[in-house]
Order: sequence, then structure tokens, then C-alpha cells
Amino acid sequence: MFEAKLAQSSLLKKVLDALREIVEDANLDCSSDGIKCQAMDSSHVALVSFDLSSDGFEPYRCDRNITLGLKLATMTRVLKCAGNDDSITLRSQDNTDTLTVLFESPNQDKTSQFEVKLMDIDTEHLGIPESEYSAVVQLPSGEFQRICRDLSQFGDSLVIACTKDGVEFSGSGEIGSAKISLRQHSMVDKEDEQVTVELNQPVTLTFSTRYLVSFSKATPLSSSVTLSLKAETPLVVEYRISDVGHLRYYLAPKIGDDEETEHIDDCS
Amino acid sequence: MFEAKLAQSSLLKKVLDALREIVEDANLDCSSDGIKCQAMDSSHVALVSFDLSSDGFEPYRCDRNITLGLKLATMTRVLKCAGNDDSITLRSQDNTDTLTVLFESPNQDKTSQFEVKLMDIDTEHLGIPESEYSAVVQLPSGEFQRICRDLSQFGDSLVIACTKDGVEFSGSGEIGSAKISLRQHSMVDKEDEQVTVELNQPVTLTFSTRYLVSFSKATPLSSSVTLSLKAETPLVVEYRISDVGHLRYYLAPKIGDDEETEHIDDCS
DNA sequence: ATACCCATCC
DNA sequence: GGATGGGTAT
Repeated sequence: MFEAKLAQSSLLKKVLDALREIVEDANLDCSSDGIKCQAMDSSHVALVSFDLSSDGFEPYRCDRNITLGLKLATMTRVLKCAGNDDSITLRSQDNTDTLTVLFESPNQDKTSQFEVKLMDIDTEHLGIPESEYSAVVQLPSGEFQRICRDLSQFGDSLVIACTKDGVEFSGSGEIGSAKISLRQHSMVDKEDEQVTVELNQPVTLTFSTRYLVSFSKATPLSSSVTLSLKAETPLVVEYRISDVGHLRYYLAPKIGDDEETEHIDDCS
Repeated sequence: MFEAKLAQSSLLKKVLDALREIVEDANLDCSSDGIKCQAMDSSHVALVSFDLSSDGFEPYRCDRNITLGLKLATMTRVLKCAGNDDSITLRSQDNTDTLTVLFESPNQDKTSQFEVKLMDIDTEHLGIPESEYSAVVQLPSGEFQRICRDLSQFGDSLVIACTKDGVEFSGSGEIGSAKISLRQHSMVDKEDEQVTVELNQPVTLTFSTRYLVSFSKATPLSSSVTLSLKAETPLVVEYRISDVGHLRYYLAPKIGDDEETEHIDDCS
């Protein structure tokens, strides 16, 4: 028996929104620790994973490890049925291929219950090596989203260059070229509006703009985002989910003259 | 070398929005006086021009006269990348076909720089004769926009009739007819909400509603607008841009039974 | 790529 | 309540 109740169904909605553009189906791996998920986009260029600790749920019960294969389009439909402040409970009996989703309104006056067919999803679980990154940039997530969106007007590739002074995003295409610079400044009142660059070594890498735009759909999850860069290593884009866990994207840099994006599993 | 910095990039954005529906490409004529622009719509029915005095820029530098041929769709994309309170700097070296656009955030922590290819645009510079108008109407720009939009539901033609008492806008079409009257009243608290009619002679003229609706896209530039009317003379719709200059549209009245809009250069 | 509708912010 | 921006649908 698996049962997990989250006070804010909206949180799960945001997580789903953050995945939807990247993957169609995903396995939730549920254990006594909590819920983990790892999924690759269909072209094997990007990987997304998230971790929700059991501490974020109340109650949380997972008698034995269970994998819930979800069709995200279905889950999106279901989650649209949640009220803004509804709680959400996920429940699955062992040896069934069904997930029960239950929404409860704050005042308990309305409950909505859904039964969703589970899928059997082929999965390749990649171990992601811990790296010492050349640069770790933290910036407001809204700023990152804005930059990705703005630069998407200027070509398919987005260059991220980190120096001790800050970080520079650039792109160029038919209509012209664009370069956006953020200066490091940690002296700001609000921690969430900081831009910080932890630099071991200056680094400049090129990525597919389209994927970065998709990644930034996770913006509602956190007010800030961190980018971890290292040559010939997938970029990590991480959104912390307060008190519960995190959501991370991985994207291999484009390499060489043709600036093709490498498959992420070519870079292991 | 040409360089002009405007504290409010939003001002230039509004100017572009005011042109976009009328013309696709436009030449900015830059001199030590400032930046002027004059462009005709593709069917030669309407003309738009604006004047931005060098006083509105700081710094402003224009070593020698230079014409910047802009594709407005490109400039629109670039200006979308500006933050709300960013300054904007336009810069062009002599003998290049490139315009540099630089946005700087108020706190200087973010800068965005764009390189845009300039165009070579055929231009016919019309001299616009000064006229003694039969009537000059001033009204709140939002009111004018609302009236144009409302009357656009009632036919392609919009009649403007000025008398000593005020101004009357009317239209009629298949679904019925509409007449909107504004009484002159200069006794209002706020000058911007006044409706005034300076009348030399009562005048009633008919215009293409569609163009007037387009003109009223300039509403964000000024809280009031003036309409200058005279028989057989292009209507002038003027928005003052405080401290910097103005933007004007010209539109020949429809004449005769068929109520065809005359080409503006037929009326010189 | 453009237009319409919905949601969020002022 | 209105306006602006973003997302979705055509």
C-alpha cells in the first residue's frame, strides 16, 4: 500500500508543468524515503529528475517500493480538476495497475477522486556522476526564464559564459545578435534576487535554446535557479522545492563546428 | 558616430507600437537636432511622422547626419527584451550597416546588447504644408481610442463633425448606426480630461475608420490627442510626447459619393 | 505566425 | 475592475 498526502496540490501541478514539455511518460519511484523520478526526453538530449522527500507529505506511507508509470497528459487533466487550495492524496494498492488521486477542499466540503490507469514504462535509470563544476551560477528563476525567452528570438543556440564578474548569455541568428550580461551582486536585500557565480574556472558553453526555454517552465517552483557548468559535461539546471526536495534538468552542451547537441548518454 | 541614450526605453517601445500597424519599415533621420521619422503606409493613404528632440536624450551625439533604415518587426523583437525601467542606447558607427541597441537596468546589474542589420529603404520625403485648420479638437487620448474602437463596429467610415458646442463622431453600417457626441468643457480639474474645440468654421469630414483605429494605438504616448480638420485637407492626429517631441498621423478625408479615401499625395 | 482567452498584477 | 503578459488553440 502506497499513500502520500500533500497539503498543496498546486505543488504537484507545478512539478507536472515542469516536466510536460520534456517528457510524455514518467515513472514515479516511490520508497519509504519519498518519491523520485527520472526521465529522458524522447530524443535523449535532455534529462529531468526530481526528488520529493517523504517529509513533505503527511501522512506518507510506502510499505514496499513501488513504481507508478504515469502518462503525464492524463495526470495534467486530472490535476486541472483540483481547486487552488485543495490537498492531494496519491494512493495505490500493491499489485494493482491503478493510481487513486484524491483532492480535498480546505473545508472538507468537496472531495474529488480519480482512478488513473498506470503504464508500464521502459526506463533506463542513469547514474548521474557528481562533478566538480567549473562554475555554479545562481540567479532569480524569473530572470533566467526571461533571458531564455528573449534569446530564443535570436537563434537556436544559447551561449553561457561564466567569469568572476558574472554571467553572460548570448545568441545570434538571422535578425541580429544579442548578449545579456548579469553582474554578480550578492549584496541585494532579498536573497532570491541575488546573482552569484561560484567560479573554479571560467567556462563558456553552448546549449540548445529550445531546451533551456522548456526548463524554465519550472520557474513557479522556486524563486531562484542554479546553473552548474563544466566543459564536456551536461549542464545542470536546478530548482529547489522548499522543504520538499528539488527538480533538476541536465543538458549536454553543443560541441564542435556543427554545434549539434550531444546525446546525454554519449557524455558519460 | 551616432549615439543617443533615452532613460526610458518604454518610450521608444510606445513609439514603435504606434507605427507598427501602419508601416513595416522606416527610416530614422538622425541629425544634431534629434531623430525624425516620416513614413507612409503601403497604400499611400496614411502618413505617420515623429520628432524626438535631442534634448530628450542624454547623452546625444550625432557627428553627421545619418539615416537608420529599420525593419520594425525586428526592432519590436529587440524592444521586447527590454526591462520595464531599462534605459536604451542607440549607437551606430559611420559607414556601418549595423545598429547597436543597448539596454541597461536601473541598478546597472543587467545589460543587454543587440546588433541589428540596417536596411536601405526607399523613401519619399513629403513636405507637409502648414494649414489654418477649420477646427482643432483636443480630447483625452483614451476617449478617442474608445470612440474609434466602438464606431469600428458600425461601418468602415467615421464621420467627425465639429461645431462650437463640441465634436460628434458617427458611423453607420449594416447593423445600425452610432453617434457619439462630446461636449466642449474646459472647466475640468485635470487639463488632460478636457475636451476643447478651437473653431474657425464648422466642419464635417469622413475618414476611414480602420486607419483611425490604427492611429489610436499611439494612446500610451500621451494622455490627450488633438485632431486638426479642414475640408479637402488631410486630418492631423497629433500625440505630444512630453519633453521630447510629438508623433503625428495624416489621413486624407474620403470625398464624394463613393467615399473613397484619397491618396494623401493627391491632396497636396 | 497570429488571434483569442485566461490568469496574474496593479 | 482594468491592464498587461503568458499560454493555448487555430
